[in-house]
Order: sequence, then structure tokens, then C-alpha cells
Amino acid sequence: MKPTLQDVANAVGVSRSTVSNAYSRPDQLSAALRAKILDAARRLGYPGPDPTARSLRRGFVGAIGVLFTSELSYAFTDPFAVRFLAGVGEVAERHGASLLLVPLPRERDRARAAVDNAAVDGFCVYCVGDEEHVLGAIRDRGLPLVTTAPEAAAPADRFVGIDERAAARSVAAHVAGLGHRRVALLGDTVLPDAPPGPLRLAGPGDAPRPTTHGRLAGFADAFAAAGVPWPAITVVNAAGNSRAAAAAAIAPVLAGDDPPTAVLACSDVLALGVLDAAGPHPGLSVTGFDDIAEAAAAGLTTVRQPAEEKGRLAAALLLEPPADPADGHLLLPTDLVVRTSTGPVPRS
Amino acid sequence: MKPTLQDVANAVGVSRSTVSNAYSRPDQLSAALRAKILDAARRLGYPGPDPTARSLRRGFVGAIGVLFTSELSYAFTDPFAVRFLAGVGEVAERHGASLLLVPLPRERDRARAAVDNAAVDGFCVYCVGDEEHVLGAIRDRGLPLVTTAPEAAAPADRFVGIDERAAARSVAAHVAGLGHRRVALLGDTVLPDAPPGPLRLAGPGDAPRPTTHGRLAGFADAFAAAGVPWPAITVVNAAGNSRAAAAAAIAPVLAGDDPPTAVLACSDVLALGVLDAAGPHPGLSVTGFDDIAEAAAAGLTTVRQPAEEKGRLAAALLLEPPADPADGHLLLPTDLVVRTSTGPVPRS
DNA sequence: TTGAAAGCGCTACCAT
DNA sequence: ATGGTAGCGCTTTCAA
Repeated sequence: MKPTLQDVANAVGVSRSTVSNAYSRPDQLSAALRAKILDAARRLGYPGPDPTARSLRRGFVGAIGVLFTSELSYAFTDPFAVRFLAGVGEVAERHGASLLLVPLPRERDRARAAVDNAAVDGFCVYCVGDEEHVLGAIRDRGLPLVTTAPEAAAPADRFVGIDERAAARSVAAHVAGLGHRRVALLGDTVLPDAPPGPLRLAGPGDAPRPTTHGRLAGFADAFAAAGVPWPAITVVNAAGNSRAAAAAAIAPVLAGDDPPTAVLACSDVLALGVLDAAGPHPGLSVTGFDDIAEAAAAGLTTVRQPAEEKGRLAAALLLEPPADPADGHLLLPTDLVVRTSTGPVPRS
Repeated sequence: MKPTLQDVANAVGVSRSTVSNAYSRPDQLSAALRAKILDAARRLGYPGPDPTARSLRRGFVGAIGVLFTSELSYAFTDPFAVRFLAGVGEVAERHGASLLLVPLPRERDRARAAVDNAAVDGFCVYCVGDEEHVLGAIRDRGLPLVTTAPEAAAPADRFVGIDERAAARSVAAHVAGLGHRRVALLGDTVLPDAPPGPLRLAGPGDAPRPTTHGRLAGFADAFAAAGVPWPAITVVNAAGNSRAAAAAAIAPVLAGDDPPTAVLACSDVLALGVLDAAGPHPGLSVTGFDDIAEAAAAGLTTVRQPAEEKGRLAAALLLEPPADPADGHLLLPTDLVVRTSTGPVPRS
């Protein structure tokens, strides 16, 4: 059996309290006794207080949960998510807090159970869409919570994000300003179980994922202002946020008659996929969203949002809660980054 | 106060055991009673058994620790490390296990404390070098452990990795075969506190990091076989595994008189940095290590090792321990990937 | 400066 | 099918 604190106490001939103090409150006993205790512990192979028991007694854990409302293994595949995580890690590191990455099963009740079983002091939720049940589970546990989707945040929640709609509007306005009128909008899982390819949508609001919804709405705003009504815009669904999925989804649209002169994607990864597929369509304008590292190399026009900073602030909101709850909702700035993937409408 | 299991028991008028069973062993009570209990729990706002208390009682946690023997925030910056993590996550996901990412402070005793305080059932250690004290702490806790560095593995440890030396030998042989004789080897933190730039090393063994050591030794093997003795080889130190650090470290070497005709880097990230710095030196052959995604786009000749698979196997070794301990040491295959960044020695 | 007592919230065994 | 009992290993008053 592993030795316990009690064993050390017995060996030294002191009480458990004293051994406990030797570890957690060195000022509560003489240096000599402490040394003696630590020494005995070493001899017995006692590795120090059991983290679980300590957490139970103390009532807190020293770890924050990070939830991606998508496959965990997928999250590592998404450059933006990884940078967000890096930011979270940076702040956690500073606080000596660990990060518990909790895989979320797709089924709601199992997802809820996963949340219920996580030994953490609070959660950062990287929202992809379809997170309400997860957030509900966290709130039910009475744990603090920060989300990245404003629509998802309850008044008591903390939030850090961007104005998705305004940001999307800014790229779209740039594209509209270049004269594009025949455009396609590309999103990941625009409708839950839709097949890849073009889609009928009564309006941006039909997209259940708040992020997608916000971005589509922003795109629509700008084109509406340029005289292009929603029905004239093609919405294209990709089955996943990957280059391959994007390429597969957009190919038939580009190959159709009356193809768009510009494609506005809801993420850089998707935009890169469009570029992959657009090889034979030079002159096509393409925009992304996020400004991941690959975007620059590809010359992608996009909207930059501060990825690491978003993560840092999310963690900080959890680990250094603002005194005034009103400071718990942070809106980050975004920048339109114009590169070479957008240009005037080609005359043909 | 948050309600406890006891409160639910009182409310329903049953014992704690029964409530516990309602959650953890549904087959131990009638469906009707169970429904009644769960219902009361919902009404009271009882979120289910406390994870910490449950772990204490059950003696296991349902989480595995992942340790990077470097800054945690740095790990997310390293494409190879991220892919490793993706692999770990994939398997953890399948087992319903969470991943606890533990930031390691630089100071040894604080690092040990971080390990001691982690509530996990075992550790995957992604070895960068200088991990002995960390591994010792894990062993002292009696927790199972898988490393990625064979040198670091004690007999009881599990291990998954590659034959660093042989892999390095394969790229170096390719370069030597192209006729290169004036070569530089580039590594991250070849010596602990060395400044960026060329370095004197009595031999590969002087590099304390086992991975660096192994790769340098492999490079040396191949050149020795080609008639280039160790002292004729320039070893260059980069202050970090980043493109910028690599570029800064290699620049003076390329600018010196008698510059190398080939640079062999210990990682793709470093190699990419060399390429950045080599703009004005066309004809320079450069090799990397790992075959990250960016390598292909850059035309980098490198050694591929299966990143996600390494992570998957590491997690599997922990979560599905092999019956025969002898199966706990896995050596993964590597492949030489020749692209355009290497070529014959330019005649000048 | 040290120790005794009282749980933290839960589960597993053994009865009934 | 349900309940009683006995801790899991630790920390924290409080008293000595």
C-alpha cells in the first residue's frame, strides 16, 4: 500500500495535523520538526498529500475545464482553436492552474455526464454551436463559466468574443466595394444535417450556430447595402471546417453556370479550401475569417481576430474574476486584412 | 449551500446508498424509484455526485496527465506537439478520459509540486529534455507513465518513440550522398545556456537533451561514413524551437567565410527558419525533421515520424496497458521524405 | 508549537 | 431491492 499522511505521522511520532502543516503551512511548525517530517516522508516513499483528498477537503481543485463543443481531437486540428488554447494555457500557467480538456460525447446526456464528472473550478467553453445543454450543465453545478459566444452567455456568465456580425460586414463591404454582385457564402454545418453544397436559407437567422448566423448576417448586411438581396446570394454548406470539406462543397458551385465572382467563407480554413478548389478559376475573389498563420502565406483577405488574446482573456476572466460583473463581458477588436485573394470583378 | 447526495436521500426518504446507486448502478434499484430519485434531485438542483468525492472514494480519477517538459504555452506553438496531443486526445476521447495539461514551472521543486498535485491516473510525458526530476516525481507517486524518450524510460515505464539516431542518419546520408561535405547541424538548446550561433562540442554526446543528442549522433554517423569527421562539422545552437530563433542562429554562419553547403536541422520548424534566412543563398541544401504540414509546402526534405500515431499510442499505452510489460516499449517507423530543399553541391 | 476532533461527499461492502 | 456502516486521505478549527 502507498503510505499515507497518517503513516508519516506515526513514523515521526506526531499528529496528522502536524504532518499536514509541514506540507501546506510551513510557518506553523519549527523548521527542525518540518525537516524531520519531510525526511521521514522521503524515507517512507510518501509522495505528499493526495491531490484528490486535498481537493475534497479544501473545496477547490486548481484546474479549469476547457470545453470544445465539437470533437476534442478535432479542436487540435483547427489552428484558431489551438491558438485560443495557447492563450488559455499561458494564463493558467501563470496561476499555477492546470487545464482539464474534457472530451464531449455527441449525445446530450453523455455530454452532460462528462461535464458533471469534471473535477474543475470553472469552465472555458469554446463555442462552436449547439452548446446550450453543456452550458446548462455547468450552470447547474454552480461553476463559473466563460463562453466565446454572446448568444450563449447567460447574465451570470462571463464572455469574451468579437462582434461577429460587424466583423463579417467589414470583409463583405470590401468585396462589395470591389464590384462583386454574384457571391457565395460558405459555412461549416450551416444547417445541422445538410449535405455539402448549395443550400436554401430563408435568412441568416436560419443557421442555428450563433457564430455562423452572425457572420452570414454580417455578409448579408453589406450586400444588402450594395443592392444585393439575400435571395440573390448563394449559401453553401461544408460538412466540417476543413479545406477538403470546403473544396468539396464549393466545387459544384464554381462549376455551375453563372458561378459567383466571389466566395466569402466563415473561416480561413474553409477559404483555403476554396482556393484549393479554385485553381481553374483565376479571378475568383475569396475571403476568410480569423487570420490564421496560413492565411498570410496564401495571400488571403480576411478578418483578423486576436486568437491568443481571446484565450488569455477567457482564462483571466475565470482566474481573476472582475470585481464588477459588468466587466465580465469583453468585446475584442477585429481588423480587415486585405491581401491578394480579393480583387475587382473580372470582365469576361 | 449546494445540495448533497444526502439531501436528495432525505427528500425522497431513502438512504444515501440508494441515491448513489441511482446514479452509478441503475441496475441496483427499481426503475420507478430511480426515476423518483432523479426527479427529486432535479427539483433540488443536485447536479449529481461530486467528482472529487467520487474520485477519492473510488480511488481513480478518469483523467490522464499530459506533461510537456517545456512551457505549456510553448507546446501549442509547436505543430508536432499539437499533433501528438491530437492523437492523445483521440484515444482519451474513446475512453471517456479527460486530459489534464499540467504547466511545469521551471524550478525543479515547483515542477515536482505541480506533478504531485495533479489529480490523474497516469501521465504521458512529451519529452523535450531535462525531464528526469519530473519522471522521478511521477514514479514516486506510483503512477503509470509513458515517455517519448527512450533514455528517459525506466524499466517500469512505458515508452513510444522512434530511433532518433537511425532516422537522423537517414537524412544525413541523403545529404552526404549529394556530395555535401561542408555542413552545419542546427539544434534547439544544444547546450543549456549557450548563445545562438555556432558552438564547440566535443561530440554529439555533449548535448544533454537526449533527442538532440540522438539526432546529432545520427547526423555525425552518416558524415563520418562519408569521410567527414566530427570536428569538421559546424554545430549551431538556436535559442528556442522557432523559425525566428533558427534564422537568427544560422545567419552569421551563412554569412561567414567558408559557409556550409548544407544545413541539417533537428526539427522542421528550425529548418523553415533556415530557409527564411537563406533567401540570399540559393543552392543551400536544408533538411528538417518530423514532417509537419508546413514542410510539404516549403518543399522541405525531412524525416517523417507519425505524429498523431505517437500520441495515440502513448495514450493507449496508458489507458489499455499491455498484458505483457515487454509490449510497453514501442518503436515507430520513420521515412526519409526527399523534396526540393536538398540538391547537389552547387559549383561556384 | 502541537494535537484531537470533526468532517469534506461519496461508494462499497454486507446485511436484510 | 434497499439500508447501515465504515471509511477514502486530507485539512481545519479549536483547545492545550
